[in-house]
Formats: sequence, C-alpha cells, structure tokens
Amino acid sequence: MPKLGMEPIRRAALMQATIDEIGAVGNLDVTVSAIAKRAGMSSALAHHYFGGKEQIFLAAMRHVLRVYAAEVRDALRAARGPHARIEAVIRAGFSSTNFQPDVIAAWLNFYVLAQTSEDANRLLHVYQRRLHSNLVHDLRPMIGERAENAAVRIAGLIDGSYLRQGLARGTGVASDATEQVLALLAMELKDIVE
Amino acid sequence: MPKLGMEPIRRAALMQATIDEIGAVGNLDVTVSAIAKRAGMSSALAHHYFGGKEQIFLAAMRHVLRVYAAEVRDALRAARGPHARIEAVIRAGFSSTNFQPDVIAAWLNFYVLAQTSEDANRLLHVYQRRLHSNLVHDLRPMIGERAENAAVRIAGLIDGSYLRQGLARGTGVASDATEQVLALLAMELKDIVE
DNA sequence: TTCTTTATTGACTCGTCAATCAACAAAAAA
DNA sequence: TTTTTTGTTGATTGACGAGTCAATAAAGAA
Repeated sequence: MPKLGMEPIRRAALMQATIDEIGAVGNLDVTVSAIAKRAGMSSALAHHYFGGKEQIFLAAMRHVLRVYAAEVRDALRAARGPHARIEAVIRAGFSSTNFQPDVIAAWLNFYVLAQTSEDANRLLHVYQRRLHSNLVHDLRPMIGERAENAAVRIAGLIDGSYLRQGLARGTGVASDATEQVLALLAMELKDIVE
Repeated sequence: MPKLGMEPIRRAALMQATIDEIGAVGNLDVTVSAIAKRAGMSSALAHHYFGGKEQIFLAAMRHVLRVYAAEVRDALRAARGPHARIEAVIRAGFSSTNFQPDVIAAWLNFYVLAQTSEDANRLLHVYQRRLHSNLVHDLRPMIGERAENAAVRIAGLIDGSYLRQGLARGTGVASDATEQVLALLAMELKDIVE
C-alpha cells in the first residue's frame, strides 16, 4: 500500500528506532535489520533511505542534537536575566529527554565514533561550540574576560557529570549532576570579588 | 621453540597490542587476529591465554589502570602537604601515559562497554572510587565537610576535560585540561572564606 | 491508457570473525 | 626413557550481517 510522502515518516521512525536499539544493545554493533524491524520496515528500505548504517546513526544523533537545541532555546526564552539563562542552559543538559538511558548510550557511542568519523567529529564540535558560546554569552556580562575559561570549566563539568551519572548503575539521578554544575557556576560568579 | 614461562610475557604483549590496536582502529571491532599479529603470535594463542576478546580487553584496561595507579602513588610520595598532593592527583590524570591517543581511545570504548559488561562497570567504579577517595583524603583537612562535593566536582571535571581534550582534533594539549582543573581546585579552596 | 516516480521487500552475495580443535614440539618430571 | 606439562599454530566451522538487486505495486503525470 504505497502512499506517497513516506520518506520523512520513515526517516523519523528510523532515527528513533536507532536510539532505542542502541539503548537496548549498548553499542554500535546494532544491526540495520534490528533497527528497521523496530521501525516497522525492511532493512532494504532503511538502506534505501539512508545509504548505510553510519549515516542512519548520524541522522539519529543530529535528531538528538536538534531536540536538545530546541529545549535550550525554549528554556532561554523563558529565562529572565543572565544568571537565569545560564542556569537554564545547564539544566537543559540534564533534562529528562537528554538523560534517558537510550540517549546516554547513544552519546557514549557517538564519542567513540567521533574519533574516526569525520562527520561525527564535526557534529560533536557543533554541539561543543554551541554550548560554549551559550555559556560565554551570558557569563561575560557578569564576569567579563574570565567568562571564557569559566565556560570551558562549566562545559567540561557538564560533560563529565553527564558521563559519570550516565554510567552510575541505577543510582543515576539527574538532579545530583545538575546541582554540582550549578554549584560550580555559583563559585565562578562569586570568584569575581577576587 | 617453546620456552617455559612464556605466559606472563605473552599476556603483557597482548595487553599492549590491544591498546595499540584499539588506538589504530578506534573502536572495539578490533579483531583478535589483528591484536595477536601485533603481539607476534597466532590468534589461537591469544584465545588460549585469555579465553575471549572481552577478557583480553578487560585485562588491557586493568593494565592501564594499574599503570595509572602507580603513577599516582609515586606522585603522591613526592608531594609535600595536602595541596601538593591534590595537585599531583590531578596532574597524574593527564600524564603523558594516560594522554596518549591509544589510551584515550581505549577509555572511550571502555565507557561504552561499561554499560553492558558487569566486569567493565565494576572496574570503572574501582577507578572512580579511588580517585574520589584520593581527592577527599587531602581535601578534607583543608575544607572539612565540603570536601565530598568538591571532590565530585573535581573528579567530574577531570573526566570531562579528558573527554573533551581527547576528542579535540590535533589541538589536544594536556596542559590546557590540567590548568582548568587546577583553577577549579583553587576556587574550591578559596571558597572556604564564604 | 501508458509512463514514470515513489514505496517496498525477499532473497542473495560476499566477507568477516570469534571460537574451537587436532596436531606438533620441546622442556621437565617420573 | 616415557610421560606429562606447557607452548604453539594452521585450518576449520558456524554464525552473522552489510549492502545490493530484481521484482512488485500503487500513485500521479502525460
């Protein structure tokens, strides 16, 4: 029953299925067949739309990043003042969508892939640059030229906390990680008094 | 030419070859054959001594962790006073041995494996607990009960910076990462004045 | 209606690799 | 010397999976 305009629907289903499957398997040894089955189609169709496995995964990660970016944007819109804005950026990183086991698993595998895939590496740096500039943008009015280094530390702690909490068996609470980063933020701001 | 007492030599060669091969390939899709060839033996012998691929990799990571622990121990012995000791712990994490591309690649893959392998997860937590207690031990005399949370943040930033620098194409300088963590340490200590 | 584009899949190819095994060799023990 | 232990490998098996292709079908265009 071939209806037209299936492509975007199929693509979206495959991206979501990819994240789910990686969450279930834990690594990139997921098979295209398993992803396709999860998305309710044949593996041939998955290949038809995406070309290959790596491209499916990259599309899935782009999707994750897109959702994340939208969350940040919305949170920023609602925030009043630089402090609230930075807090919003930090909180977004540990939002429920980003902190799902499936998404965490995808991120870890994304890091591994970023070592060898030029595309993955580029995508990763897009995320990193965006986070950095988001932080600097609102840090600068408060702490001036110290904003750059402070942003590096905050971003580093976001990634580090995410990693640690994500790998903590069972006891991975997003709020703990968030609080630690917010505590760092408080110190970075207080430190202005020298 | 079978000489006796080969086992420890073979095992060591395989562990090193595993790290090298993972560095070259970038992921855990390294083949036992490639590792064995790199270590100068047949794949059958590798299986004979270790059982399976995962066990080879875990042995290799235990080796990395052992070397790391030894570095920390030596650095601690040479350090005078709590401040110098913490600094030593931080610096050790970014030492030249730990910051080799091969070792970084191994770590990233280790994180991925820790999601699904009970053994890998346990091993990872050994590392995390050791780092945490090292930090708390020397932080407490300086900042009291705030040591716990400070240690969480410092450890988190160590991991996060390691991750980011490790994935920075070309521009990955260990000193940058170290300086950021040391800057955090300085803040954590200064913050005692409230 | 005929043609072309889009959707879809079962079946197949080709390659790879983990793990095993039988067999051979040399040292050490009995 | 015979036997056992330790070291070692080539060859094989068995499974699995990425990617391709030919074929089928419906929808819209000509």
